[in-house]
Amino acid sequence: MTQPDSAEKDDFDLRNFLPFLLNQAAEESSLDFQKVYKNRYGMLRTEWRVLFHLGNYGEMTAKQIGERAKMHKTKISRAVHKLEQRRYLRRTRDENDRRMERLTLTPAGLTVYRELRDIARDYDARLAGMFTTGEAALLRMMLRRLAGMD
Amino acid sequence: MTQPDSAEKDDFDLRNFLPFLLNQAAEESSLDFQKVYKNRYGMLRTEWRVLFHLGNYGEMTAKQIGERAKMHKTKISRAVHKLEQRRYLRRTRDENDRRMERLTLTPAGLTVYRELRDIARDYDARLAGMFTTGEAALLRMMLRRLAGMD
DNA sequence: GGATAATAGTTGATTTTGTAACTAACAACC
DNA sequence: GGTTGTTAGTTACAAAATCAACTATTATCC
Repeated sequence: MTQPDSAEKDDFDLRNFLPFLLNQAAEESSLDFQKVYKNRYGMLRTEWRVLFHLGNYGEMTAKQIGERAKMHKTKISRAVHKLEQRRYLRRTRDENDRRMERLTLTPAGLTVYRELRDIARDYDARLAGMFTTGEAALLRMMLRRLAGMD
Repeated sequence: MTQPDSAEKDDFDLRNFLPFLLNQAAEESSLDFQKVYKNRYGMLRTEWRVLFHLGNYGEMTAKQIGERAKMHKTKISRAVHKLEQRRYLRRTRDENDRRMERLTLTPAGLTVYRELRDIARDYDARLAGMFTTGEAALLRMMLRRLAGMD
């Protein structure tokens, strides 16, 4: 690995480029948790996201989940289908606007959610434990801002 | 959206779950930059990553890129192939160990790299501009730690 | 109230990724 | 020096994500 012969000075450092850095951190930090929902429950990332939205916020429509999770509607459609097949959620058409359906977790889905949630909570604590309390809080704040979640 | 009827208190907040938050921030923060390399150069994420590694560090092997970028070797193999087709890089077999090949950018590849790098630099500055200088530095430090890049 | 547009969600075709098996070259060990 | 194991990289097949077109329902507007 030699430096490229560049006329101007190349002070760019890929390892500090925020989009790259964020991606690396995101991937690394979800690896172990991914193993749990994948190996233990046979779920995809899209599926635990939908499960967690319903578990955490209660009844929602596919549209609402898409907005909060920034997920495309086809992903959600398929994830909802899978979770329905596994009897983790129920859909009931909204009688006021029959285009949309209200999604809720079944007792079985709620049980799985609670188990995963507890694991998630511990996992999050382990990650946050790499920093001081103040740093971790600042990190979350900055990430929320970057994600446009303010 | 009503709260789920949960026996125990559910103090878990998905919006603060670090793996989720990191993913959201990573996706949002790479959106605009993605548009550039996608629309203007018809590149995929895997391809700009390989391009940037070669541009930023100089000659590397596929293996080395995989280690630094945490990308699977099949992804790299395909990205290298695409970049080679577009005459952005050249591969030369290492005569000391003929299993591996040394990858370098062509002048054309270097030109594209420099253009994208300048855009990346501006883009990074814009993102970092959402925070104080100290905060941004702390953010990068924390992300590097989370990514296991220490 | 009938035509046109917009919205929620689904489905099918294409593209991209992930998994496993493979080739070619080298290393280690006896 | 030949067998066994390891490594760099590719390829084939399966799984998943993306994109575009579609249905059904509601809103708009003349």
